[in-house]
Amino acid sequence: MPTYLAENIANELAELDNAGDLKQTLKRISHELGFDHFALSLEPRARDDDPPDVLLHDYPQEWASVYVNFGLAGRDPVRRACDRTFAGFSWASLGQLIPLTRGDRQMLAVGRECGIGDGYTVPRHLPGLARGTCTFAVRPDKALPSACLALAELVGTFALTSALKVSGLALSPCTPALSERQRECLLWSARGKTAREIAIILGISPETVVQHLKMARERYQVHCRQSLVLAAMFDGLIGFGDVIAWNRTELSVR
Amino acid sequence: MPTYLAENIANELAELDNAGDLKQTLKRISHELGFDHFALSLEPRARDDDPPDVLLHDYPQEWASVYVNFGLAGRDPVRRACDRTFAGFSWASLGQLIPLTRGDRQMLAVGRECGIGDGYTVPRHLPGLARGTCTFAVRPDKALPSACLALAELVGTFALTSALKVSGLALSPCTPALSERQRECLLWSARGKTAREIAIILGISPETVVQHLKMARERYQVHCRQSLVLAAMFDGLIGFGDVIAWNRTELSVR
DNA sequence: GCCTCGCTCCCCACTTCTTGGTATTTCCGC
DNA sequence: GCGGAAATACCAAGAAGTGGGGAGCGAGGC
Repeated sequence: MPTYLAENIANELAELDNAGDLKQTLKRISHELGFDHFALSLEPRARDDDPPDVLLHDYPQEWASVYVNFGLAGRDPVRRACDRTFAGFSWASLGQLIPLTRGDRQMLAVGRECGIGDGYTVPRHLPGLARGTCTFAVRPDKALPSACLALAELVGTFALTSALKVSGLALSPCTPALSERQRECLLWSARGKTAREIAIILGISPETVVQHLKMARERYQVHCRQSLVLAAMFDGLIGFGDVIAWNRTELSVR
Repeated sequence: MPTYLAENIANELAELDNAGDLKQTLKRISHELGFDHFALSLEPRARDDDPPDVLLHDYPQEWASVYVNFGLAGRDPVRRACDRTFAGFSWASLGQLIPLTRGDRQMLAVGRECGIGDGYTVPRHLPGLARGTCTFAVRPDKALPSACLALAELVGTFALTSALKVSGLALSPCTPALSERQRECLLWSARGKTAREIAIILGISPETVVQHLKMARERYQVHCRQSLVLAAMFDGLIGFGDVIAWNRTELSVR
């Protein structure tokens, strides 16, 4: 049982100022807490002027290469669950956060074959800036050190903060958001309206609606509405509450 | 100096299941950590006119009414800073996160006049779902308990998690409504691919892709791809991690 | 004053999506 | 075995979206 105090961790991680030190520190602390591996990833919202990703880990080489070469990141249930919780979560309880498909279970099985058993992942999101995760994992034959998960939560939080600082992302200018009209058109589009319908709703010409959506796509550098809606939601410009059940008036009475 | 261990806090807060208990627990813990006040807010990402779903605090009545009646939330530098950091921050270091205007300083001064000195605010975002903050503050004549900030970070995190659960915003995963193939087509569609491109990727006919997407739309009872993608994301069938920057040169390891 | 930016409207060519069908094969559960 | 669901493939018509132009007007900054 580690004698760590929360404040020690915070102070140690706050002082780091380069990726190498961060990696070594994470490796050491994760082992001291009873984990076998760690992985930290920080992905800026991609743009032309984007700083590169930060990716630090000490996973088995086999798993890392499988993960990268087969593009598993694109279908990782752990990453999917990151959108649904403020605090970290253990992979064993993934099913309580998201529906698990057969492919998801298979993927976790492949991880176990590569030496990754259970894990605890700390997710963080900054709308318009970046998303990050910090994971601590154990070998398949071990259980998570359940007495250290809160500390892992702290380590993850401050490690991600440190990564944000190191990446230079913290200084990058605020998001070039959409104009009000563009956001409005986008919102109605997300609600399933066609350009013609939006035009009637907003009292403008359908061509103008198309134009607004065109400019919005340009800003986000996407080529279709699906991606546009997702990008705007990622940035916090619109939300599920704006779209799902936006017309259920009776539910909003309190 | 409190003898708190990180894990105690996590366990205590995780078990709460109603707002009243959460408020009492936060009040007690914040005092034990050396703070004078706390405030927790959880705002669903929804229409602007909706009041926050959860708002618990023990601020002086004067400050609360000023804040609400003058609509200060819209120009609060603390809220602005919440978009720039993964971890909590003390208000004294606000200037390191965002540029402080004269109005910002004035607002902090008004707070001091109402009995709110320095504070430590823990920000959290869930893309598309909600944003939350948990703040711990002291009186103007006191300094923040600097030895307890990491613990405050933890309390904030798990309190917000509890609030998310209490508010009902945390969705329990429903059964996967789509078939595996449908989900696959949908995922690629969310990534901005056309039916033809998806067909090539999956090695099937474009018409089949269209068919899968057709069935998926039918299940969700929507008439366009934007809505389909949103609905699937709302259900946790796909996630931002699957979509945003999925084509990075270096795919991140979870 | 000039310039930029947002908002508005319009055109055209082309592609893609949506909707309505039909049909075969495979696999799973009852 | 048989019903049902899933996956595969195809067709056709019409609606909608995308990408490329242009152009006028007003607000705000330098």
